[in-house]
Amino acid sequence: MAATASIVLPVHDFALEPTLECGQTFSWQRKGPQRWQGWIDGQPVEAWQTAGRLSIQGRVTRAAVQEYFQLNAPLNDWLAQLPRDAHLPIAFAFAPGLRILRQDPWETTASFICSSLKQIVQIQQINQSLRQRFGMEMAPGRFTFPDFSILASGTEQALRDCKLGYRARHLHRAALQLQQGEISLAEIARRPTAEARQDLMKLQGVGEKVANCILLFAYGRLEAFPIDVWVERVLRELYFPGKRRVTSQRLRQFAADYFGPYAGYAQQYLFHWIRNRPKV
DNA sequence: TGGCAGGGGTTGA
DNA sequence: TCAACCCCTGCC
Repeated sequence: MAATASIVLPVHDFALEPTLECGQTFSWQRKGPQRWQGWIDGQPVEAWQTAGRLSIQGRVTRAAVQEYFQLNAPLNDWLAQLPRDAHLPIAFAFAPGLRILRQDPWETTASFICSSLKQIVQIQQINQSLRQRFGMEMAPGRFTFPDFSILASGTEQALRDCKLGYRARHLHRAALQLQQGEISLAEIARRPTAEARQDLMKLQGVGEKVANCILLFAYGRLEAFPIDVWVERVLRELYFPGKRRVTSQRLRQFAADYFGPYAGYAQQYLFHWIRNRPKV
C-alpha cells in the first residue's frame, strides 16, 4: 500500500476506546495500548487518540471521519436531556466520551443478524471471516465488508463455512431480499423510525432487538433502545429492584416512556457499564 | 482430556 | 408461548 496521509482532528468529549469497544461495532481490532485498526467509509484505517486529538491514517476525508465518529454531535447536551436519576451519571462517568457511531447500514445489518446468541469476540471473528472470504483486498490482509449482492449470489453453505451456524440461512436470505429490492436500506433512511423498524424487521433474521441496533448504530435514530439480555439485566437491577414479576414487555414500555429521544445513549452507557464495571 | 452448560435472538408452529 | 437452531468458550 502506498503511504497514506494522516488526519488529525481536535476532539473534545470524545474517547476512542469505549467508542470502539462498547459492542456497537465489530470491524475494529486493537493494535496497541491506544491504537486500533478498522474501517471508515469503506477504507482501511488506523486510529489513535492522544489528549485532545484524534488521528486517523488512511485514505479518508476529514468529513468522513467526523461523520463516522459523530464528532460534531453535541454529546453533553444530549446526555443532559436524559432523566436525572441516580443511575445514569454513574454510567456516564464510567466511560466519558463514548459516542454512538454512524456505521454503514448493510454491514451493521449483517453483523447484528450474526450476533444472536454470540459473544462479541465471536461476532468479530465472523466479520473477519466474511471479509476474507468475500471481500476485496484494499491493503495487505485488509478486506472490505462484502456487499449484499455478493453474499446473495453465493450459497448459504459458503456462509456456514464462516462459522455462522444457523445464522447463515438468515444472512443469505436477507441478502437476497435486499438484492431483489424487497427492502431498500437507502429508503429506510428516509422513513420515520417506527416505520423504518417495521421495514427492517421484514428482513430474515432481524427481530425487534436487531432492528433497534441497526436504527441506532447505522441510522442515528437515537431514540432506538435495543434490549438484549444485558440491558434487560441492568434495567431490572436499577429500575425494578426486588420486583421479580416485571415482564420483558413492561421493560420495553418503561424504556420507551422513561428515557426519551436520546434513549439510545442511555442504553449504550448502561450496557457498557454493566458489562465492564468492577466486580464486587 | 472430555463432557457440559450457556451465550448480546429469531423463527415458526 | 416455546422449542429449535449452530458452535464456540469457559469451567469442572
